[in-house]
Amino acid sequence: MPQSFSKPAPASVAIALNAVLAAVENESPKVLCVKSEDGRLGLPYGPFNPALHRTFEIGLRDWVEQQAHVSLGYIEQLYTFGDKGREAPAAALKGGAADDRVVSVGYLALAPEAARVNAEEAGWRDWYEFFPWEDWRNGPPAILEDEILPALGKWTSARDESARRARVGLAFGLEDAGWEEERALDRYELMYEAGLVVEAARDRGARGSPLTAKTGESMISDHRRILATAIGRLRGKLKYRPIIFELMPPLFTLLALQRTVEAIVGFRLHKQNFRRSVAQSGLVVRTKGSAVQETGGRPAALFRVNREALKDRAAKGLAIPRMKRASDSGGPAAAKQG
Amino acid sequence: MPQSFSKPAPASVAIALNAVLAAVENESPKVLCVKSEDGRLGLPYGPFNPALHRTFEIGLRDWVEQQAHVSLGYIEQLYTFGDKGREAPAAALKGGAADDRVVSVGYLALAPEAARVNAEEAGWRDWYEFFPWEDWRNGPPAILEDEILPALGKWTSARDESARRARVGLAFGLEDAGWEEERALDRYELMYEAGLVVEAARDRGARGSPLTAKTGESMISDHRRILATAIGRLRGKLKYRPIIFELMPPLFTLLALQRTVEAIVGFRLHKQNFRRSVAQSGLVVRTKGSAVQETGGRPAALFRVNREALKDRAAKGLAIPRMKRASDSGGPAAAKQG
DNA sequence: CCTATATATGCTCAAAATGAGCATTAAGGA
DNA sequence: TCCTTAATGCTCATTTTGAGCATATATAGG
Repeated sequence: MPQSFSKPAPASVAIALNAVLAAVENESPKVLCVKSEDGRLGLPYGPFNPALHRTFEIGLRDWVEQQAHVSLGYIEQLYTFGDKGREAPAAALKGGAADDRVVSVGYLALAPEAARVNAEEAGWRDWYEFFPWEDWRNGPPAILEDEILPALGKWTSARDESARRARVGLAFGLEDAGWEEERALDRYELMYEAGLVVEAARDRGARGSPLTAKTGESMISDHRRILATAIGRLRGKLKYRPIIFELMPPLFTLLALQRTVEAIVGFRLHKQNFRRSVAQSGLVVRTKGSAVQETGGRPAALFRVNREALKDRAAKGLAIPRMKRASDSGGPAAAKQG
Repeated sequence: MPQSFSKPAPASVAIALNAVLAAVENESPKVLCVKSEDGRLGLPYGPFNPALHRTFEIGLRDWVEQQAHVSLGYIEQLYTFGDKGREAPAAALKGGAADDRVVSVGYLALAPEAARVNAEEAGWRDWYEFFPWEDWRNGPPAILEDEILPALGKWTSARDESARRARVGLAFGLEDAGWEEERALDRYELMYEAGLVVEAARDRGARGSPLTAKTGESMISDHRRILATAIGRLRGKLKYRPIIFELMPPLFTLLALQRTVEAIVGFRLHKQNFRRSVAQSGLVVRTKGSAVQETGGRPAALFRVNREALKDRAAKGLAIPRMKRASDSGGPAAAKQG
């Protein structure tokens, strides 16, 4: 028989609603951050108050609007985190007893452009500032080889050797599956466990090691974890739902679309094959207009989303034809890199 | 600036942990249900008590163990539901004020076999008893054409014609994308909105219409919604992660594997192509043993999971080569049906 | 106007993955 | 031995990918 809820819980639970609002600007993926009094970064968030809000989504929209004066379009629930000890700094904000728990419900929101915000209270940050190892657009991130993998190697041999080795290999693509971009959360969690990020030290009441200074910017509470969840979810979902268009303006070139996908997934695509798959998908319609490149070159045709196709076809999302070697399809930076 | 949590929330929030424990037996997908005092069905669940449980998962395992004497293996979080008005019957269980909200965190758990349980308190039910329209293994479910689609048609023309038509078409595969098995939740939610399931009437304090009697068994609270979420998630995930093996015993024939997949996705697969994809995936290893069919026929080889591949390759899951027309690959029933 | 440079776009070709279905093999039963 | 029932093996035509060459159309500088 299900236990009833009539016994009042000995300790109370507060629910925090957290938003990862993402947009791509200048070929870089941005996330909206708010600053706390002491200048630390976090996601827009606030408590869920059932008396005020009929649903989580309504509450979330309210908070984001209040804190960043931005109204949300597409949103999707990510995950609910309830483990003890990962919400340390939030504890200070609560009025309740020490054993009160804050449960974080994370949401992903997408916007076609980075809305203007008051820089005092909020700002858009490139999400790779928080996860430098996730950006492979210009080749394997140096910090991986140089710092992270060696540190994880040490952690691996410290205990549970084989189990840890398997986890690291899977998350960081050392096995034959290679780097799987959507495992962003696995990677962050592993680094947290191994004590390679500031939050890990903080939650244990310790100071970060020299390495943690290099492993990206930290966030308050468990917000970086939520951001990692968002990145992984978005990367995975691109492959089977056409949500990339939530990040595009009404008119765009195919290269802009490609750069947006690249910004999200963190690696370069094969240009011609990408266009082929986009064309075949029917998700996009050519318009009469065209756009000229600042750097010269043939003007690109402007496209718009095919709303019909989006609705009708429950379409499959775009193919993500990964680049192997470098070639003309490489990005601007990649080309110069060689 | 993020609003602080220091103001006590005007109304309290309770968190319910709910488990969808699934197993496949006799080629039918089963879910573990518990009976409330009045005999109504529900999922194993209980309140999350932060003082007792460090994580949701620990709490969940405790509840399931207490209520059904089953210990969980593989588990995964599904979704957190917090909307008002969907947890009606649970309100009676709570001791708090009328405006207290119960937030449901749903989990999916998989087991290789349906554990023996005390029939007094719990039991395994075929999940298609709750969702008869989701089982296409023997062709399109009669209830769809006969009852559901006509009723949805009425609902569609009642208001917001075009928007509703689009939603119905998408969810029920009337557009060119066809039936997408993983949209189980969309379908249930649509039926709830249209008042075609008992829960919808119940939450509005009404009696169900004659139709709701035919649209599957109902569950307490929002449990049928959680089950729909689980079905959709599992169906989707099969395609990109090899979790199907969480439902298999240590040794199995390829046909058994196929029948298990079919039980989950709700339609028949092309036998030869299914085996080809399984063989190529390397997820499975042939053993020396073999199993004879009760009905006669060549004995099938017995396989076991290739644990190495599961770990190493972060493998892609199995291909789901859908059957179009009937042929020798059809199921036992399908064959007889013609 | 002509040339070098920078992109956008078209197209080709081979390899791999899919979708269908025929043919053969190995048991049990009449 | 012949028939029925499955398990397995294989073939063939399409599609879908992965790579990369070839053209077309701008801009910038002589």
